Amino acid sequence: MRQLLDAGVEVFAAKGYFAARVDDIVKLAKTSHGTFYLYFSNKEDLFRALAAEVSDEMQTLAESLGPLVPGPAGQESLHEWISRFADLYDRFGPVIRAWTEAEIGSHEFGRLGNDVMVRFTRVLTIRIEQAAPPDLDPTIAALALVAMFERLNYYALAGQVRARRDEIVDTLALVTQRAVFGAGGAADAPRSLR
Amino acid sequence: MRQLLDAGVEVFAAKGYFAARVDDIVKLAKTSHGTFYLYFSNKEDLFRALAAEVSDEMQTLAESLGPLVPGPAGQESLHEWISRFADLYDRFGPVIRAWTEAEIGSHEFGRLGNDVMVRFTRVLTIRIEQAAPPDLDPTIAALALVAMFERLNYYALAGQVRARRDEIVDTLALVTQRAVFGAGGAADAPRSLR
Amino acid sequence: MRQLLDAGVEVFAAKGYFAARVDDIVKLAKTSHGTFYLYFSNKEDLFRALAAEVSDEMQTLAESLGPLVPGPAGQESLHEWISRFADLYDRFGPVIRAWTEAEIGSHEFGRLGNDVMVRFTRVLTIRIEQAAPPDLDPTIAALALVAMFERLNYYALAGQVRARRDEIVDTLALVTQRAVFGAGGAADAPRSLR
Amino acid sequence: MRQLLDAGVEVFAAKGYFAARVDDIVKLAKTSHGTFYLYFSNKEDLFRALAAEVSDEMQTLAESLGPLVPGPAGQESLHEWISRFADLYDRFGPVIRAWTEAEIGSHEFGRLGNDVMVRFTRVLTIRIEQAAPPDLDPTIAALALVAMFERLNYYALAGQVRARRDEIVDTLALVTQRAVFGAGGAADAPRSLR
DNA sequence: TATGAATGAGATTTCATTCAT
DNA sequence: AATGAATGAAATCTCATTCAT
Repeated sequence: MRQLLDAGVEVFAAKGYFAARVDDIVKLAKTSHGTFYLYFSNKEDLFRALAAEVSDEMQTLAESLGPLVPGPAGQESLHEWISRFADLYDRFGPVIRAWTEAEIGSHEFGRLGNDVMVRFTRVLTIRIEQAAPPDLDPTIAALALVAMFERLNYYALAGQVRARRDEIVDTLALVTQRAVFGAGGAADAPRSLR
Repeated sequence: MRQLLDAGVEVFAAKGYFAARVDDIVKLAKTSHGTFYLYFSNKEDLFRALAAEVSDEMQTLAESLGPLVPGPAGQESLHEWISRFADLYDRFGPVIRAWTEAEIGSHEFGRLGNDVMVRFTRVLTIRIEQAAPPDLDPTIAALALVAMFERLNYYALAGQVRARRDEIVDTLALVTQRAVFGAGGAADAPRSLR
Repeated sequence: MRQLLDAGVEVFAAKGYFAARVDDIVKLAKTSHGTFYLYFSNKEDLFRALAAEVSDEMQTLAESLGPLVPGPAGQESLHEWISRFADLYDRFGPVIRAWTEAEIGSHEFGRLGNDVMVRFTRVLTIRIEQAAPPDLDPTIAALALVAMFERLNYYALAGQVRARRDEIVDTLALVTQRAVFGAGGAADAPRSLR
Repeated sequence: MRQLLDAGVEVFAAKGYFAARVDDIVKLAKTSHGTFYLYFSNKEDLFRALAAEVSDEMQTLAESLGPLVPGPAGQESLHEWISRFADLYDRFGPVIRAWTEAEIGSHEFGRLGNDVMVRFTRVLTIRIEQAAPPDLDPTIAALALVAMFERLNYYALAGQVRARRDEIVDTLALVTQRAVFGAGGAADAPRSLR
């Protein structure tokens, strides 16, 4: 069963949700069709199990976001959090990708994907409200930033970004910090010492 | 043929690339399977035609981005440009969504999708370089911001965002302006001069 | 489509409902699986179509039963009607057999089969009531006689009866006539002339 | 093993021979697939064992049919015998039903089912010959009456007959008596002497 | 040009049966 | 004796594509 889940991750990663064949999965897991249907009632069922695993890890990560604070300390902790987001995306990105795909036309998956995103957004919204940046709607800004995190990591995973991993995390942390605190709160704060 | 293309947009929007059936498209277009294959050699071919249309419009939009300038004037023109991006997404978002889906496991589509994104990123990269913000890698920042534009509009289109359209555009413009110029260059800067 | 229905009759006859394979039917009809599913959504659907045809013919036959009258004339017309019942059974017996089989565990078919039987029983009940035989419950007697008609023809079709067709019809008519009118009304009435 | 046989009766009753799954049987018997194949070599084998049990009881019942005699006494003993037939059908009807189904396309079962019916028919044939009714072919009449017994009980078991059990037995006995002896020999004859 | 019935390759799914424990 | 996870052959069903009209 673990083998089937693992094979699922790999096949969904390579072919996407729809193009993935049950046959591909069982071949990779070195089992039979019969065994597949012993544990899962169909492809969607296996995917749901995978998605639930991811969803759990995502929830944990979302809740670990601490308060946003200006200056280098805040930048540092934000950097650390985004870095963990990127780690998770590395591991489960293929599933998340397939998820996005499966969402279309499936309310079931739409809700699941939505839940995860909403969780991230909710936490970030609270942190933005606490930081009380001028002129920034906390909810929409949180959505925009979560969208940015997710999509840039997606691009990176898909090999469409020619950049080192830490450069990507740096940039995401910097844009976020600046969006919330303006230049004064971001890493370039030292400039104010000039 | 126009009817087939239009039906294609609708069906791909509703079901995604893989789940869309030729039968759905011809039924919606009120023609026959025979006619479909008269104009397109297969499902992929119709999709490519659709994608090319979108790509053209996207290219035109990308190139219309003017220099990034600090202060209210820059904010204003950025707002206007992002607004047009959102308009385009409203019209072609479904195709772009399906596109992303078809990309997985298809180098053909991967290249197409990549091209469009690269075009946007290239123009924005140049504009960021010209604005020369400290500590911001122009290429990665451009990618991050394009990712944010794309994904937030995607969420909005999918009905996952409870916000007015102009609020979304406002937020995207503000985050972008601040990312490039810091708080001093954003729209709220003038307020400090009051 | 006609070919599929005809092939269906033959395959259901040979193998019964459950053992019949869609593959058997399409091979016999010299078409493809695709064609089968173009006209019918599954095996049950084709069977339903067949059953509806039979049901219609049965209804017509049921309603053609005239009043039961004692003596040779009544015996004659009853004989004629049972003979037509046997003809119908010859033609559609295989479907009726499969029907009986499909009934088990399927309310759908149960109802259909029941309908046909009920129709026969209703008509015969009315005729028995009109003949007003002493001590015979018209409804139950009608059911018993219909059961006998059906089952004996079934046995005959299954090759379990070594008897000429007219001998079978004779016996059924005689038993029916006697059940309703006693010996006095049946074909042996002439005995009373002795 | 007894549990498997009992579970078999229930499952075959509910689903019929073909639709019954070994899994249904072992689940109901609260054992495992392994155990099933320890006692029976396959589904057919279990069914054959069940059928043999039924066949034995049927044989015993068939042989207990005494001579057919006219008048109330004959009517009485016939009534009693048919009543025992109905009892047996109550207990084993489901198996007999499944049997009939399995017969189609299976010579093995065909022979078994045929044997049971033939036994009944043979005994009844002898009794009819002894009663020597005019104009009635003993063999065919016996078949017709056995068909009636079987099928009406089947209908009753399937819940398609709205009648008390003794009304059904009454009617079957009456029709049989009249078929053999005419009205003069049936139970209502004595009434005319009053 | 336009049609749509027909196709069949390939996918999904079921379930009787086996076998290592 | 008993188990039940694993199997795979055989069934069902789908849908992109063709082709005679």
